[in-house]
Amino acid sequence: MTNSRRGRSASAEDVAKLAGVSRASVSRVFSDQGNVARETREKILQAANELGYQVNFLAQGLNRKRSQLIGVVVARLSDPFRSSLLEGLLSEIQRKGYQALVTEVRDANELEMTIRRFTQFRVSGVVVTSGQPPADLVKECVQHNIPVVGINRHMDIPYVDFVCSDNKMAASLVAEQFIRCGCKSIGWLNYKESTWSGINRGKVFYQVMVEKGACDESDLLQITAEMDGYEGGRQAAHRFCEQGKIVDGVFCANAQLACGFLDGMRENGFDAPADFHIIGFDNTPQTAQYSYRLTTIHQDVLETAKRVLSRLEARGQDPHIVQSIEEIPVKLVIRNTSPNFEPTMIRAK
Amino acid sequence: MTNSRRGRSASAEDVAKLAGVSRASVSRVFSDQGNVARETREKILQAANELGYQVNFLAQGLNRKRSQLIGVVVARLSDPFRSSLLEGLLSEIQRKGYQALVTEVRDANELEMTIRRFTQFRVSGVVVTSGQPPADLVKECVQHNIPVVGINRHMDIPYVDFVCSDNKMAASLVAEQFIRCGCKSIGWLNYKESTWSGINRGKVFYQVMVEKGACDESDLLQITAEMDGYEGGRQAAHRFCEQGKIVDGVFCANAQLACGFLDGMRENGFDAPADFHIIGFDNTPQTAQYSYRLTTIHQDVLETAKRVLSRLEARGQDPHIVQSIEEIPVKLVIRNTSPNFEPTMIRAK
DNA sequence: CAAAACACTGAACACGTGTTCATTTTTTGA
DNA sequence: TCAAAAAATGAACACGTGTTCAGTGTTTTG
Repeated sequence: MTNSRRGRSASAEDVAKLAGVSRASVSRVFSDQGNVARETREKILQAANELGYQVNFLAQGLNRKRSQLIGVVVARLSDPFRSSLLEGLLSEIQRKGYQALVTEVRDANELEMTIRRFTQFRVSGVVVTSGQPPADLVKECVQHNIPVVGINRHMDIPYVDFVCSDNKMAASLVAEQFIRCGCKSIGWLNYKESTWSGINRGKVFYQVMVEKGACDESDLLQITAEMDGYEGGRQAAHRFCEQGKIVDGVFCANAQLACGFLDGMRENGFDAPADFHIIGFDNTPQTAQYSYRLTTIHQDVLETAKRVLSRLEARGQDPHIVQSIEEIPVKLVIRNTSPNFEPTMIRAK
Repeated sequence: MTNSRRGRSASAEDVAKLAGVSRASVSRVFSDQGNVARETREKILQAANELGYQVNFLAQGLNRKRSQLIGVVVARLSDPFRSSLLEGLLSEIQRKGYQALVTEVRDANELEMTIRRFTQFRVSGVVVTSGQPPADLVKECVQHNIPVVGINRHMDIPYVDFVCSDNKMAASLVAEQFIRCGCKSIGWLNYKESTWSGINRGKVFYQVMVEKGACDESDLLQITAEMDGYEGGRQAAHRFCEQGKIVDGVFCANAQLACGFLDGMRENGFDAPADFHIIGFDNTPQTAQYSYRLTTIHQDVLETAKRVLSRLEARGQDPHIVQSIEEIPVKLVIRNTSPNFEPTMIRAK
């Protein structure tokens, strides 16, 4: 009786009627726009409270031609780093008053369908955490004035911004650590069909190593995993040992590979840091655990998320600003698998 | 020129004009409702294709009083099981043609705000993967005819359905395994301020153990972790050893606690299965890895997700069906920390 | 062959909001 | 005190869809 006629939720019309004002004023109060006298505002708020009124976001979005939704494209959430990145994004999206529309995507075709559906919801922005945004789809977004931001990759697509962990900085930190520890023959472990960021990390790492004179071309050993993830790293280690190869230090494209490789080496009787140093990427919780204590590059997901939203809002304001590519600083977290040993202590075995 | 006037996306009106029919027919084609001649349908589809027309979901939802969104409440995605559960839900939600509106929630207050926002988007359903749905908020959903389903808990809220892993079955499987292995003094490890499902698992486990005569009251040892997650389990193990206690077999409320406890015991010189058996809950990827090889209860997240959506749709059709509480069968995955040993092999040390 | 059933179409309304524009009321400045 | 400026208000339109209802032409039925 006191509220919502016939189960339907109250509309601004109902509130206006009860408060004895026009619907326009109600709209003004709830969209915080235009002027409204303090007295009538209070009347309206009280009536709204009594009726349990809440703005209908669908109608609001229809009118404004823009919803307060943000589309997020994710993939392989089973990877701990991916899920922690999503966690950061969600946190920041909500803090800014938006709502996340999350879609998991497997192949490029699904990505196309997904982004198309995002536009149908008139999202305020699209965040692509994985996979390469197809050029024509992005063009469609630009036509609709929907900002697009990609994470941990950068490419030359006009009007699409990118936020990426600073792979060059990561490479430098790792190279310096290896040099400091006296590592001579260095390995780079990556998945055969890696992501853009994986490939880029390897490329930059190689450049930096040569730059610093830490190794000749022949010294940098490419270790290729046939599978991704923990199991891929482990099998790579087994193959590595079978072939009788040897390394001082290994840098891995991600945490999963690193843990797997370390365990695989252990199964073959080698351990870090006694026999070799190993450094991972992505400071996932697992790498900190007792069984691993992995020295690792730490990506700041919260800072990443903040930059992403900041870019979205900037381009939402003015769609024609120049493309921005931001690099987020990383840290080297020193743990057991590459401690601050004296050079002489390495290869003690 | 060929499409969308002035950057605005094409509307059904535009399509109708180009195809030389009324807007009503366009709507009929795209909502797959009512009759429309094959010939005109084709004209319309061609015109739509030419203009790149796509239904505006906001307008559609406004009219239908229901969007094709489904609200998902999550918490602590850093827990691998939580993220794999979300993965399953996303997959199923998309397969059914919906879109997931994901919100991470920390305290009960946030949960309230969140569900309220869900109703503002006129979602087709709400999935609560964590936290207790506040009774009055749920009442609000029921008033709006929005179905609500909770996961891994069940409570007596009218018109709210629950889907829960079969904790009784899990307890039986574990109890039988411990009995088969000749374990005598059993421990139950849980976080001090555990979730509903954690507490329930412990309660049911205790019941089953007594039922089967596997242990007296005095034999079941409650091990309480002061923190949640890996570190909590590890510290619990240290305290446990300090107090000089001893157990045959330990059952853990979740995988994180289990891994932590195992590592903690290892730091104290005890290992499984040589010194004790340990069985975890949630078959997360980590538990399968070389360093753990944890025997564990496996929850079927995909089946859970399927049931959830099935319940959502059922109650969407008829809001007044009786409350349904479904139990999803679980499996015991035998690995190294509680293998199929002969009874005599246990406690060999 | 008339009548009834059927397939198809378009005009008009409803959904709930934001916003413009003209109008009324209040405040300001001398 | 009065003109001018500022603030507050309400009527009306637009956003893009689904759906009802009446109307037209076409096929089936008895």
